[in-house]
Amino acid sequence: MGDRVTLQTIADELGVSRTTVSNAYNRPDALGAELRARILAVADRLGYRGPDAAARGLRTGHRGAIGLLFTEDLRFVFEDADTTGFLQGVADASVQAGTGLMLLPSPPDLEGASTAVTSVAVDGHLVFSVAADDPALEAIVAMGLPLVIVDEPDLGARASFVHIDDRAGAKAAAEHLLALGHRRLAVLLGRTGRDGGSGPVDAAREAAWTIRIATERLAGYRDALTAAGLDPDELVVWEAGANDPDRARQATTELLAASPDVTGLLCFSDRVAIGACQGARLTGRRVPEDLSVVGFDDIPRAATWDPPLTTIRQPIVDKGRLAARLLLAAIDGAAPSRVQLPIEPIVRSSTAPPT
Amino acid sequence: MGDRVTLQTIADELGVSRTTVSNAYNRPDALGAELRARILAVADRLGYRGPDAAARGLRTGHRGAIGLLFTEDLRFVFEDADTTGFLQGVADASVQAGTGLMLLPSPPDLEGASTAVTSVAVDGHLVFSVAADDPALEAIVAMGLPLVIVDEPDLGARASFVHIDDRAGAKAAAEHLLALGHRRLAVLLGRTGRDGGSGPVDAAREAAWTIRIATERLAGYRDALTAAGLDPDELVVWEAGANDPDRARQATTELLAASPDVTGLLCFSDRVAIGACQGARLTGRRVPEDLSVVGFDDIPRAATWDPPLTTIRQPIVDKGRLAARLLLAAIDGAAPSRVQLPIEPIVRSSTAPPT
DNA sequence: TCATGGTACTTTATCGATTAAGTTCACATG
DNA sequence: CATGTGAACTTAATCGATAAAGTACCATGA
Repeated sequence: MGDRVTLQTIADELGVSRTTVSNAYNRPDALGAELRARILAVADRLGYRGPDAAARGLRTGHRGAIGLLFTEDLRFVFEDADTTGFLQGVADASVQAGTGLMLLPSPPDLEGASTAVTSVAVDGHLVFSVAADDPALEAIVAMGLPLVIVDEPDLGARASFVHIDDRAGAKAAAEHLLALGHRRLAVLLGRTGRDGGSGPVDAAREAAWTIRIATERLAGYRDALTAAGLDPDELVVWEAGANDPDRARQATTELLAASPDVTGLLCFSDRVAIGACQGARLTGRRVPEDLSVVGFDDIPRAATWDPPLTTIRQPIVDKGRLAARLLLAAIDGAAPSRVQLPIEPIVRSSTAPPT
Repeated sequence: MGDRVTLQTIADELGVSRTTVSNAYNRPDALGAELRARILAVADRLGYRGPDAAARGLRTGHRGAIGLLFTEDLRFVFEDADTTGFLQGVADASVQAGTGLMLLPSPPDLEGASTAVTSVAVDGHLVFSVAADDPALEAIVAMGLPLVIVDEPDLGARASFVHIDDRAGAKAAAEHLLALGHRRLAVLLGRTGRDGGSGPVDAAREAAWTIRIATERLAGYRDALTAAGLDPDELVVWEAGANDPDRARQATTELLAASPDVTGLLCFSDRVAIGACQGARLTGRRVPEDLSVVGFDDIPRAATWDPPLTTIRQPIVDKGRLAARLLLAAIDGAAPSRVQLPIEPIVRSSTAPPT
């Protein structure tokens, strides 16, 4: 009596088979119109809620959703213009495919993390820029579902991989400053590992980084110095500890105090660059007159920031859309693939020749 | 041989029962440490992917995720500061609870909509400001899972309900303009139904609205006029057709052309207000000197917009957090409840006495 | 010596549906 | 008239796991 209404309940009530009731929902052509109407009527009368998604998913093998794992705590995902741009692209592809988008909660602790990530039913996973040693990522890889990784980490042939040429992008950024005549450059990174340390970077710390694109971009900045005949070791390297304007502001004041002769600052992202501009002002410097600042990403705010940021654009919405499409294809049986998206230097007003 | 590895495969291999293997994953204390280690080793060797989420969900009745349905096409959800603020709150609560967040794709068409929404396994649904006649909403209501509705629509006792006092908020906005001395006011609404019409609003159109808060806020604006001894029918009412700056800009130019003597504009949202400011400028008006503009919501951009917007703040992050908590409580068996969140008028520089 | 209780497993019974392979029967065809 | 065919259902076999109850064995204490 208090029992849940299932297909069987309805079948019994009408004296038909459970399969027929199932067909009334899923294959209307497989039964007579009159019987179907009667089934639906009885279902309604009995308060049937429709075929159970978990049961159907178990039987058919399709869960109708893709999982998304982010670096950042889910709570901060929606603050970051870069991430929301990515999500826009993913949502676009997923709406077209009619599939749900499961945002996976980030690890409060190791144990809990894998629990949440593994206990949710999805057809595949999209991983956006997650540190290689993230426990949630390991849990996902262990699940063996179709997997698309964006930016980070590069798992080789085990997953599809969507990325940009970070090294070339960084090189272009540094070349821009060098072409303007800057000689004393600094780099301000955001997050370089799961636990972001902050402060000046030495070789030992650099070796411990688990964020691939931090290493790549730093290499790119150095490439530009080398190509210009300068000593790449002269580059001042700092990390803010997070891809966050507040942390970047703080780090910038420290950086400029430690290396007051720096005239050009290469930032890991536009969010970092925004913080850097604020930090520079706190030390009494004007941007770009006293300090040129270059960002990365070209988030919407970059164009409207004061001053508008010189940056390296990457097609973040396309990145999301493409990643989702690759995942949906992989779920349909396609083989993993690797795609590199184009970048484009955007020169605005946060850079100028040194004075 | 190509068969999938399940608990049974491992159980057979070791000559133990399936339950014991299950316990190795879910109740480590229920078996000996040595046997558990052997089970895990065999599982690893055989390439077992861990307990299947759909099967576990079916058996336990817990799906480990909550579904989110939005008004807007999922593609635009991440553009809207109001929605992302809400998502921040939801994510906060959901990370704490360790549950997945399933973003539900919006209806491309009626048939497809319900399919996607109903074929995904969740423990309950969160509905954010969806028109009462939305087919996806109807499908969700029919599923009979725990349900929390935010803003729209009010389903009475069938679901928990989180909202603000829209009418009082609107009244406060209008009172502010009246107190400044404005007498000729206009209202610019965003979306008033599933298919947003745009243009001047008459009684017939108003009667067809399916967005509760449009009706509520308009009533609030009129309340203020009435309370000030003015004729509420003198209020010029337009709708932009969407909660979107571009549409609002266009509508504002038309509104000001049709009613050039308007000195105060009450906007449905800050996004509409931002578009309205742009539209006013297009007609050669300055804000606030020639036209005072009031928004609603107090999104982050409201404070940094030029001019900073006078608006009615609502605690959007709290709204998301509270809604998610109510849903999680309902999933745990709590009864539906209704909560009204506080609002607060914020006076900035987009309003001034008429000149 | 024997009841008592805990540990470490096993047995049995589902969770709610879908799919592939029948079965039945009416009806058209050569 | 025997046969073939399609429509409309039914039967049987899973999908992969968990929960509750049951069994066997060993140690303990009176």
